[in-house]
This record gives sequence, structure tokens and C-alpha cells, in this order.
Amino acid sequence: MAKPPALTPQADDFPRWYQDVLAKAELADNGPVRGTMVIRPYGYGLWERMVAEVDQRIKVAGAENAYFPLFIPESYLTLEAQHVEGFSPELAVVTHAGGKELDEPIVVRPTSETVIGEFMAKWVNSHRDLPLLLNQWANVVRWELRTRLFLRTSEFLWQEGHTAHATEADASAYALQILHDVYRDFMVDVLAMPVLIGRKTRQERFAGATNTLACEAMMGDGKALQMGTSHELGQNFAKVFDIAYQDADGTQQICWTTSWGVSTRMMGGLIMCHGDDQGLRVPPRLASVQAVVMVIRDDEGVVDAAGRITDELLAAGVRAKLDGRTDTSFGRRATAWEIKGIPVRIEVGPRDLANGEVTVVRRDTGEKAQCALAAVGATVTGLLDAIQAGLLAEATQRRDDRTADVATLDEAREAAQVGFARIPWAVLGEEGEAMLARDAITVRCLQRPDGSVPASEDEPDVVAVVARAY
RNA sequence: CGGGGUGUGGCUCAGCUUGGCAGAGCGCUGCGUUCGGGACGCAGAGGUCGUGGGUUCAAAUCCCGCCACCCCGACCA
Repeated sequence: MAKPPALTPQADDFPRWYQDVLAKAELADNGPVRGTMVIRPYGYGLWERMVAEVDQRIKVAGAENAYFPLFIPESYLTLEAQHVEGFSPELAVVTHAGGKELDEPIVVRPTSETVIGEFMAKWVNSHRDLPLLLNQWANVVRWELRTRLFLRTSEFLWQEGHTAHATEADASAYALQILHDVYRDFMVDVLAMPVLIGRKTRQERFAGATNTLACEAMMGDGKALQMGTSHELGQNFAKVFDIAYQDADGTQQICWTTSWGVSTRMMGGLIMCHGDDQGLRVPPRLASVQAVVMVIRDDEGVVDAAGRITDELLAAGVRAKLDGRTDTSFGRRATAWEIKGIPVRIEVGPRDLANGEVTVVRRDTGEKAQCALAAVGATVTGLLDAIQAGLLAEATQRRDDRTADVATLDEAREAAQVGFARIPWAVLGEEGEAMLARDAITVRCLQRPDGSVPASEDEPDVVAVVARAY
């Protein structure tokens, strides 16, 4: 008889399944303060890989890392009208420190446009100082009313890029460049998530932005998750913080700024995009452990052979790990690695070794195959590529199967029960957007018919992608 | 902030209606047998029953207050 499932099946209760994966895959726990999160070593290892891949792309895009303080004077937040309105309700404010009440309350950053703007103003004087391209990896705090591990926590980890440009066109092009070359490239190529890119509607725009671009992904249950955003801030913050420069003609000009970020929310997206009833499935390019070499039993030569195979894989550039815990049963260990989503498992036992081979198992399909000892390196690297491609193909298939082109609000409501609906923006409009919002359906982004990002929502043929969202 | 619900070993929960020695499964520790998909046996460790009061010979159980958390909605990376 089969054991009862280790996890609640997705079809029974998707949110419960998500919670089960977080716990059983040892990804994260709730912190002691409401809405906070403890990221466990295995989960943090995945986040570190995300950081490495995103950071590399940010640097290629020309931005440099810096660090700005956690604490921001409360007065800064009040300077930009939209920004205040957007963030006030979710600020954590320090009123006491050092045993006494502070003269001016200090805000724990919900995002850093203001404090970075203050310093950009100091650092930018001439057109030769532009563009100024900054990024920081940091934690931020937003006192959300309802929280869910990784998807929405009071404190989360992210990178926030902040740039200042001489012209609107330059700022606009850079915001789009980040969306394309950093975010979409990372999400598609590394996370194997076929994200949609597009413009946010006025309603969904970042507080203080003139334009917000976003990457949207479809989760396993058909709901949408915003995976990253890139904002054009116009001159809103530049005017308030006086980020200005003298141009070649000697006249003072106000800068145009952008900001953009991705967060630990991507962890939630990864889990809900690729996970199945057996647990997480980590795309090989992201995986902190790509292949685990399991000793089936401590028979003669088995541990040594497994150690040699691990070394060979490491030498072949595979992030491999040896599991030689023979004091724990094979089945238990196999299940644990499966729940953690390690892409490839190599099982080494006396029976295999007698035949000069090992058993290789793919996590994505569950397929098992025998593999000659001499061919392990090549087989595993080949499998890793196949799994990476397979996960992307599977997610793309689901997204396409669950996306419907519709012509009316009613059809959009129906389609959004299982996935995404594409409806002409000319048909929907802000009124239709408000009506759908009553049924918890939102416009995820506006796209051109070919899926590219429209320069304005007034372009003809703009399509609104609507869905229920996390 | 509205509506619903729950607080009992590390985890999931039973026990509460009708007050009477604080339980189960999983996990954990030790020993032995096992070991190719969540092993089995035996022996153990571990809980001021969320919290403060009240009723009672006696409270996890009944009454009152408080706190925390969860789910559904509005807000949101």
C-alpha cells in the first residue's frame, strides 16, 4: 500500500499544499513577530542563488551596488504626495530610542526612493555625472494587513535599483532595459518561468511613479503573481529632493529617475510555479544543489564509490552533494530530497556497482535510468539541461492553456476563475477595471498584441491581461 | 477594521457536551533486527492544557476579562 501523501495534494487545497512545502522542504518558518519570516538554510541557499544571478545581470546593465540606511526621517516620506499616500498605512515607525521619545519619528524604510534621492542630489551636479545607476540589496518593512510566507511578509529581502538620468527618454529606456535584460532574462532563463511583461494601469501603479512596468507569472493554480517591477518616476522625486544638473549649455535641469526591484517573493513564485504533489521542483540553473549522490546502503566500496562520483560531478561543474547518511533509511532520504526538489538524484548501491553503473533519477518526471559509471558526468549535465528546458516548457504550456482571449467582462470573469483573460483595453477601460476589482480580478498588465510593452496605454490594440492574483 | 474560527509535549490533534490521576499519532533518545521508495520491536525523554480572575471538595473541561494566532474581505513587492 502507498503511504499517505507527505503533502496535501495541490488539487485538494493549493494554499495548504504551499504551506506544507514550506515546512517539509525546510524553506521557511514564521517569525515570532506577526508577519515576519525565518528563512531556513535550504531556502536561503536558493535565495543566494537568485541574488547571484540577478546581481550579475544588474552589473552588466551598468548599475553599482551601494548601501543606504534602514532608518529614514519620517519627514522624507511626506515630501512626495502620492508616495506618502501609498505608503503611510504600512509604515513601521520608531518613536522611542535610547530610552526616550524622539523629537522626529524615524521610519523603517518601506522602500528607499526618498533617502537615496537625498544623496543623489548631493552627488549629481553636472551632466557628466549622469546617468547615476545605483542598486542596493536590503531588507524593507511594510506592515501588511495579511501576510503569507515569501509572498507577502512584514519584512522582506530585495534589491532596489535607483537611477537618475538627464532625459526622460533615457530614464524610460533604462527602466525597460532592466525589465528585459535583468528581470525577464533571469526569470525565463534561470527560474524557467515564462513571465509576461507589460505596463501597469494607473490604478496599479507604484506610489509616486509616472509609469510602472512589471513581470507577471502564472502559478500552478492559475492565479497571477507579480514577480518584479520597474518604475519610471518622472521628475516627481527629483523635484522634491532637488536632483538637478547643469547641462552642456550651462542651464540647470531636473533629473528623471527610475526605481526597480525584485524580492524574496520570487521564492514563493518559484514554489507555486514548479511545485507538484511530491514537493518543490527546482530548475537546475537555480538549484543550490543540482545533483545529490545517495549511498543506498553501507556495503563494501559503496561509500567510497559515491564519494568519487560526487567529486567527478563537482569537477564537471555540477553543484553536487553527497548523501552518505546510512543510518537513515533510503526511502526517507529519497523522499526528503524529492520534497526539496533537487533536480537529479544519483543512487549508488551494491547492485549498481556490481554492474558498473548507477541509477539516475530525474525529479521533474520521476524517470529512472541506469547509467554507466564512466558516463555519469555527461549524463547528469545532459539531464540538467533537459530538466531546465522541460520545466520552462511545462510552465509555458500551462500558461497558454489557461489563457483565454475574451471580448466581454463576463467572459473575462469566467476565464479568470481558472487563469488569465486577455481583453482589449479599449473594451475594458478604467471603468471595467473597477468592476472586475469587485470580484477580486485585477489588470495584471497591459501588453501589445505581440506581448511587448506598450509605450502608453493609449496605443491602439493594447490588450489587458486580467486575473486573480496573490 | 468588519465576519468566522482556534489556542492541550517539537508537529497534527483527541479529551470539554455531562468537572474526577493529561492522552494518541508523527517526530525525538537508547538498544536490537532491518536497509534498492516514508522500516519494525522493546525501552525512554518531553506538557504550569494561551493568560488573569471566578465557581467548586475538585477545572483542560463551567463563568467573566484579556492576549495571541488562523481563515474570509478591504490594502499591498
